[in-house]
Amino acid sequence: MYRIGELSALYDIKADTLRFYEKHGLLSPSSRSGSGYRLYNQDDSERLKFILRAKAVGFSLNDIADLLSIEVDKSNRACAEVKGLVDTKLEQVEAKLAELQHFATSLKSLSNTCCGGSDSAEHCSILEALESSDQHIIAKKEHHHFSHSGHKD
Amino acid sequence: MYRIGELSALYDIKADTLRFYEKHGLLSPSSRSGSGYRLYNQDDSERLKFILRAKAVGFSLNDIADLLSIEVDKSNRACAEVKGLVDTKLEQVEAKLAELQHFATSLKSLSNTCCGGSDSAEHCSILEALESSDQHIIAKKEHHHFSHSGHKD
DNA sequence: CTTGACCTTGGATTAAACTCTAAGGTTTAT
DNA sequence: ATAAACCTTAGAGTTTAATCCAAGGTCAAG
Ligand SMILES: [Zn+2]
Ligand SMILES: [Zn+2]
Ligand SMILES: [Zn+2]
Ligand SMILES: [Zn+2]
Repeated sequence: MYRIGELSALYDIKADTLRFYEKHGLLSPSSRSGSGYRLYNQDDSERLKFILRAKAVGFSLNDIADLLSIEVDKSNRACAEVKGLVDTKLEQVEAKLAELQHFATSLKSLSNTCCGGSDSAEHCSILEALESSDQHIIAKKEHHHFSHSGHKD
Repeated sequence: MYRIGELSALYDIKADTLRFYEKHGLLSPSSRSGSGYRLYNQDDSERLKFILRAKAVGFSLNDIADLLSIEVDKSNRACAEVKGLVDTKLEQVEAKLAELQHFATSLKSLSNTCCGGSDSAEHCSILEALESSDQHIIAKKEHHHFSHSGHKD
């Protein structure tokens, strides 16, 4: 049995983080001491490990809640569900990756054209590009029309 | 002269966004009507264009405030300042890119090992990897194993 | 018995960039 | 003259993942 300080030290996270995970339904200690202290057992510790590994591959805490709900009822759940979560996350990560790659490309172009000297920025090529939408330097982003069900009357 | 609705329609943003930019010191209308309506002139419109282009290359609104403070006083500022902002942002973008690439790699590995079928997830390789920290599948962030001798960028 | 380390709770704060609401004033067209 | 459309303001809500705080309870050592 671990107290909150012990478990948090074991995984190098803050005790607050464990309380936060508890508040959000990710990990509750299996028992409490007479005076109300949280007591985590080995299973709790394993569950925390699962959470931290899922975080390490890019899942949000909400995703992890979904993953855990499958994990605790594995035999009645399908591989397809698990793989679906992974593939959805992969798509999100790749979309963000594409956006950042576009940023990096534009920023590199901007950086390359500027002398970076201590002379006046009066004719700085970076500022000029931002003023005039130089198509060579600032790639335009595609319009993606995500159908996004946000109806509110 | 544009009223807020006209300018926002022109750039396909919300009127709220223009008020938000004003509150945050990025763009103030050059005048107001007798009844207090915001009136934007051509210079204001150009400034908005600058803001939107800077956003399109990955700058945050705070970065843009810095950029604008240089822009309005170009002749007394140096290229080095501008290039510094771009290079700092590029470093941030590249750091994030590296993290997301790590996520994408791990997620692809996880996805590839799972059958994705409608059979029980009892022995799902994804769940097993998350339970047991399979080093093949979940790359650790602390390890800087970038010996990916992939294609040159 | 007191000190200090540790624990409890709920709530506030952080960062980013909006988005929305409520309650009311203005303009324009019929 | 009235309704629709547009405008004003301050302020709250959204998302993510914590982190910090205050006020107070518990426990081991001296
Ligand atoms: Zn220069
Ligand atoms: Zn320059
Ligand atoms: Zn399977
Ligand atoms: Zn599977």
